[in-house]
This record gives sequence, C-alpha cells and structure tokens, in this order.
Amino acid sequence: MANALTALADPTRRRIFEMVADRPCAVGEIAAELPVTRPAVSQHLKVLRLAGLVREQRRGTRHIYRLDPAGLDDVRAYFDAFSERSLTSFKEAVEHSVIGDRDDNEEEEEES
Amino acid sequence: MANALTALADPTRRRIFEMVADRPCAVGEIAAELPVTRPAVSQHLKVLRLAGLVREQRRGTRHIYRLDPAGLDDVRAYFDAFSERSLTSFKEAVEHSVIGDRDDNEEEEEES
DNA sequence: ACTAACTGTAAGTTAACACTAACGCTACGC
DNA sequence: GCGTAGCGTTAGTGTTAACTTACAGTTAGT
Repeated sequence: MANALTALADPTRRRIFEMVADRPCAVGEIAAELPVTRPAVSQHLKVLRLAGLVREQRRGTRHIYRLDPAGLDDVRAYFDAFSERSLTSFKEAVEHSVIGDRDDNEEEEEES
Repeated sequence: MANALTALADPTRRRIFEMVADRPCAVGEIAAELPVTRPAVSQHLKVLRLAGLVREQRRGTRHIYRLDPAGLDDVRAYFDAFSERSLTSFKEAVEHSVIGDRDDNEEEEEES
C-alpha cells in the first residue's frame, strides 16, 4: 500500500491510472493521449503494476492493462481508517473541549 | 486533492501525517520521534498544510498541528469514485464476457 | 523466413526534492 | 529590558526519479 501512494503521486502516472480505471487500455493507446513517449508509459505501468494498482493481460502483441480492484481497496482502507480515527478523536476533543477555544490564523491556501 | 497525493508520497511525510492524525502534535514532538531534524518536519508540515491535509493552531510559541478532515474526505472521495466505476465496468465486463476468457501471466509482485 | 506491429528494457540526462546548517522571528518568563 | 523556547525560512547539497533515445524481444501475417 505504501508503494501505491508513491505510485499515484506522479501526475502523469495518475492520468494513466485514471485511463486504465475507466476502461482496459493497451500501452500505445495510452501513450497516444499523453504528452510522453510510449516507453515512458510502459515504465509508469510497471510501477503501477508493482504497486498492485493495475493488472496486465497479454492479447497477442498487445498488452492490455486494467484496474486491479484489490490494490484500490487497500488504498481506500488506509484512508478510511484515518476517517474513523478522526471521528473518535473529534468526539474526545469535544468532550474535553480541546478544540474550539482558540484557532485564529489563516494564510495562503489553495484548491477549494 | 492532487497535491494531497503527492504530499503523502514521501514516507517521512506520511509518518508525520499519521502521527498528527492520531493526535494533535507540536513540531518538536514530531521531530523527536523521527530520524530527521526539526526544520525538515516543519517543511513537511507546510506541504501537508498546503495540501489541505493538516491544520495549524498556534498555542503560544508552540504550533500544534491536527488532521484536517476536509482534506482527508477529498482523498477518500477520489478513490471511492474509482471503486464505483470499477464495479460498473466489472458488471459490463461480465455481461459482455470480456474478462475471464484468458488471463495467464504471473511475475514478481509484492505486498500481499 | 521475413516483415511489421507492439511492447519491455538499458543507459544517460536533467529537474525535482528531501535534507542539513545557519539565521531570523515571535511569545513567554525572569 | 534580556534570555530562552519553539518554529519558520533560506541557501546549498546530494539523491531520486521521470523522461528520451536506442536497442532487444515476442507475436501475427505473408
């Protein structure tokens, strides 16, 4: 799962993952829609595959890649655990009134 | 949300995020438990904060960081969308029997 | 067998980034 | 006031990694 997050960190690799998640794709197909060469896509797919996010299926000379639901579920479970933890810690915080008694600082931010 | 994934790619930053998610922490506390210097932790926290994953709250000279549930929810929503999509595409695949008619290749892998 | 189609791999380059050391800043205690 | 505690920031460095080019391998068609 650790590798899955590093794999999805790169924007290009994330676009590849999204394409493959939408529908099974061959390497050439993906490269045709991205501003990188085909070998680059091949390397990215290897990373995604080793991370357990993608599965390969050879059809003649074409290598078809599709989403691996298992890897995706691992990532989801990782973040779901944080959500549960944040709920309980929020409950405790309210009970002990640790939060809400002062929180005054804003600054640069981004992405809604 | 894009920045959130790149933020969580680094192992050190991920450990910091996990610590802060578990309970609110000051910068020095975090640095004490990690094999990096305090400025490094400070830089990592800035990245996490700009990614919307963490919130800052100044208590005197101490800067307390805690999880930002909103940023976490964004990440969860991102992956949840893929899960839904993979379910529908799996349904279509079964109906058209696109999968299950040949898939024979194994190789090196890792992480169960 | 030869060619074409499709892909993976190796080597090398360049930009990004995680880190440390040094410095500057703000809040609290004396 | 002065000193201390706790952080953030800057500049500089070393390493990682994403990319391209060139090459090698496998499959299908003639």
